[in-house]
Amino acid sequence: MELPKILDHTQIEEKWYSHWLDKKYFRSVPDEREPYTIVIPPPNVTGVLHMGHMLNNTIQDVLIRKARMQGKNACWVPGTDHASIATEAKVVNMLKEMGISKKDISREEYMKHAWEWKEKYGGIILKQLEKLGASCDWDRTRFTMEDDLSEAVIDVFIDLFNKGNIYRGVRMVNWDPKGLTAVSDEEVIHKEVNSKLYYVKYCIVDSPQSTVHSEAVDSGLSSVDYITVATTRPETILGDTAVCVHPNDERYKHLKGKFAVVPLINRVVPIIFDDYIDIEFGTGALKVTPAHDINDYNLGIKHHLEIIDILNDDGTLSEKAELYVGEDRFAVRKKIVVDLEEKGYLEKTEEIKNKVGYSERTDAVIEPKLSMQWFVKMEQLAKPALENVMNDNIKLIPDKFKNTYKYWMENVRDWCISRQLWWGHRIPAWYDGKGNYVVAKTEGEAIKIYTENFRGLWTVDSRLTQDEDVLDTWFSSWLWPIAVFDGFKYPDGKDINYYYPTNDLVTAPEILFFWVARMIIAGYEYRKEKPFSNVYLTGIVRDKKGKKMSKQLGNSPDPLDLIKKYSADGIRTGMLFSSPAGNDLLFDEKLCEQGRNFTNKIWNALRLLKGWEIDVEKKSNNEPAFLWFENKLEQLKENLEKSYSGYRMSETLIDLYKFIWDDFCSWYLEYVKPPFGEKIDLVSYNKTLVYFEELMKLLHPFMPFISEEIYHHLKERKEGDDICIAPYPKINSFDVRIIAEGEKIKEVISAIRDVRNKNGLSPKQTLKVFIHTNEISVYQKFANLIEKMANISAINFTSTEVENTSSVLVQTDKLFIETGIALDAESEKKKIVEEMDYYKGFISSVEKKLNNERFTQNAKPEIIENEQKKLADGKSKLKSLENSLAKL
RNA sequence: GGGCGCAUAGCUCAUCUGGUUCAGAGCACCUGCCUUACAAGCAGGGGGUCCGCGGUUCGAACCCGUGUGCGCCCA
Repeated sequence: MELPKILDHTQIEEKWYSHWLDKKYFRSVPDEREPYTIVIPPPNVTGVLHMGHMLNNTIQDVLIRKARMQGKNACWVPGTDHASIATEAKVVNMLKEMGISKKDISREEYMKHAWEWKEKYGGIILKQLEKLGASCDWDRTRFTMEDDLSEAVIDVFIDLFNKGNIYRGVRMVNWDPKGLTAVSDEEVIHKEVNSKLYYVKYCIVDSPQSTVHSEAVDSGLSSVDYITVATTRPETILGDTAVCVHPNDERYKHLKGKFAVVPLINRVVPIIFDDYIDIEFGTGALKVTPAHDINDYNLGIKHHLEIIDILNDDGTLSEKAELYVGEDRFAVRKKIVVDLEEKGYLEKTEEIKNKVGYSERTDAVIEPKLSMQWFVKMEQLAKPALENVMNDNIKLIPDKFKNTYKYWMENVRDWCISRQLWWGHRIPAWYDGKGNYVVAKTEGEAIKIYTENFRGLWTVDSRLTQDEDVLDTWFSSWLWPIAVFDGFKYPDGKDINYYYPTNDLVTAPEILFFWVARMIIAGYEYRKEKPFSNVYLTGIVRDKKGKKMSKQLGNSPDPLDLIKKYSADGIRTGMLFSSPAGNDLLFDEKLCEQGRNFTNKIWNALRLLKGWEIDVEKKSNNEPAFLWFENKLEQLKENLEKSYSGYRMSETLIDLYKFIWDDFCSWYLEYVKPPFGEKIDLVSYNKTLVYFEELMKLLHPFMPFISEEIYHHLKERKEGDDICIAPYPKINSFDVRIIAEGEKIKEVISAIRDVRNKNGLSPKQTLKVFIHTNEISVYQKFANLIEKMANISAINFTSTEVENTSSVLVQTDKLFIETGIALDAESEKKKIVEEMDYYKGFISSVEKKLNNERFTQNAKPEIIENEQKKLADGKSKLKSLENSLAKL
């Protein structure tokens, strides 16, 4: 059968993927083999594949495919995350298009729509992963909001509550006025923006009963004592309950015991003294708004200040503000500045740069807000998680993230886990309307507990209502490695005992704390054991300008288009070519092109092989090539293993790429390739088949499709003999001397080709070459390869200089090449003299080193030996050059 | 403001415990080739004061200090 010049990748991708599925190669059930387990970082159920997923999942697939070939029971668990906020946004949008407002429907109706949305659009991403070749056990696909996983979430909540690790409290939270929910600290992005700093005058009075004369205000406050405070948020003036200055600030010492009057609303507030104040900033006086700033809140607690919350949940001003009620905070900011100015309260305005928090999900400016929320106490829980990363029981790769991790875990703050949404796990807390509550799995249990805890309060008319809020999505994903193996439902189940702890986790450093740290915490809390042994942290995929690739920026190519264009193997290769662990990767489509070209190269190597006709009578004269190649192949395998064990995936792939392209295609195949019109001997043919097959096995984890396709073209295969489950090649010993000989022969061939090239001689013209060497036997061994590859007549050996030839040094040997072209004596001389100068310098530096007693005393013997060899070689080269010079 | 990290060829990155014959790849670039597997290719080539300065060492791209520039995290 004639093989096409270019392989149709889409066709083989579909063919092999469905074949692998049919054969259930990705299916894993516990057995006597050693398990190798990865749980996928569950993508948002709303998600579509982006470049970050491509990178991440390619790495996981490489690891899992290799483990599978190595005979381990490889299990890659896929699934999706219910992603409260993201999904809620999608569903609300969908309802809007249907003309329905969330406010107008019940929670039950809303959830029905949400589930419908999920069934219809959710999980597309998993289908997309198949296109990439991901070898997940799809029978194990999980979803964080499915029944079993939800039950685990609720049970964990109740358990932590009962242990006293979950509490309810008024806390300053990051409020997202657009999403109408609290968000965690990690979901707040601080951006530097240009702001204005407003200097506002507050009148000073002696007692809380004092009032300010309106005429004093109108006259620009010239006749009354006042204090100026600086603020970037003038609208919060309406919630001020104190003015604070530093106790050591000479400017304000006289204000002890006095009061300030809040402009516009004339609220009289105390002047307090606290060393929290930065004397240098602004005027050294701070307006204190406990309800709307975390630092102010802390000051408020310390000095027992009144807390006035002037904002509604949607960011408009509340009744408490007295003025501008119902108007948006940013509109009010503009208005109040005008009003302050008009009334003479505004002293001046300055431009400053400051950091403002934005919601990661909605991009709204975050409002610090006092709110009743649920929290997880983190300090004690975090301890084993910190310890076991620091002692490398769990390894972070690369380990530079240990520092960051340590810092975060040592300064861990309590985790706000309630979210004001409907899509998610509803908090299992029940309230009686009188300020009492209980935590329980069901209403029935809640009533039971309630009647026990609050004896006498329960009457026939009593009702308990469940908390309206749901839990933070991470509160379910932190259980993922346990939950996917039903470790909560069946703590002693077969799956959890077999697969847990898992081996490798591959994820992005951005969620090291969000997710990875919390999984570790949950692992120690609920299994007394780490959830995984290694965490491979990928980089961020950026575009060529260094911008993070994202849908919002529109700078990310569609992965499926890329697959169509460059093949799944091509993309996988492209992603991995430039992505050492933990380093960002600047994505360039050219890399995918390079990957695709590589598949083409391999395909054409196959076409070459399949085009050969075999002559069973013919004897092989390629033994030296086999010997060199076999040793080099073993060395490659060793190097690959080294790179793998250090999780240097990029390096592994590049080594393989170079080996296949250069050593196999450019050298080995050219060595054994029969001259045009001739047949190949059986030994060479079979050896080549074996090498090719082995290389495809090594390549399979990276390029599953092309390797499987080639595997089946190389030989007739029995049913069930697929590369996907073929045994991964074992490393055998090798002789570095044989490899060195082969490499030298390559150098010799290149050197002759170079002379040919520089003299403009055609590759078709056979040249005559004389060689001066101490290793005649090596040349004799490889003679026919050299003659063939460099197109020269039989090699001549010489012990003297050869007249009228171009000479070139290869290691310590000297080649004299008859070019038939007269040499330019002057330029040759110049070249030789330059080279001699270099070697003279080289020799003297080595001699200096060897003559240094401290060196010979301190350096390891093999280093000294090597220096001596360097010296001898250098001298021999210099001598050779001197001879050349003398001849000219 | 606090913490972490980075700086090597035009670009993106290697150099794994300080020691191979002037630091290696890929891309890009230059020269010559449509040579019966592959132009998605072949054969060659040029290109580096390893950010500056100081130190430790027999020996530094690598260790220490310092300066400069850049990135990330936290407040």
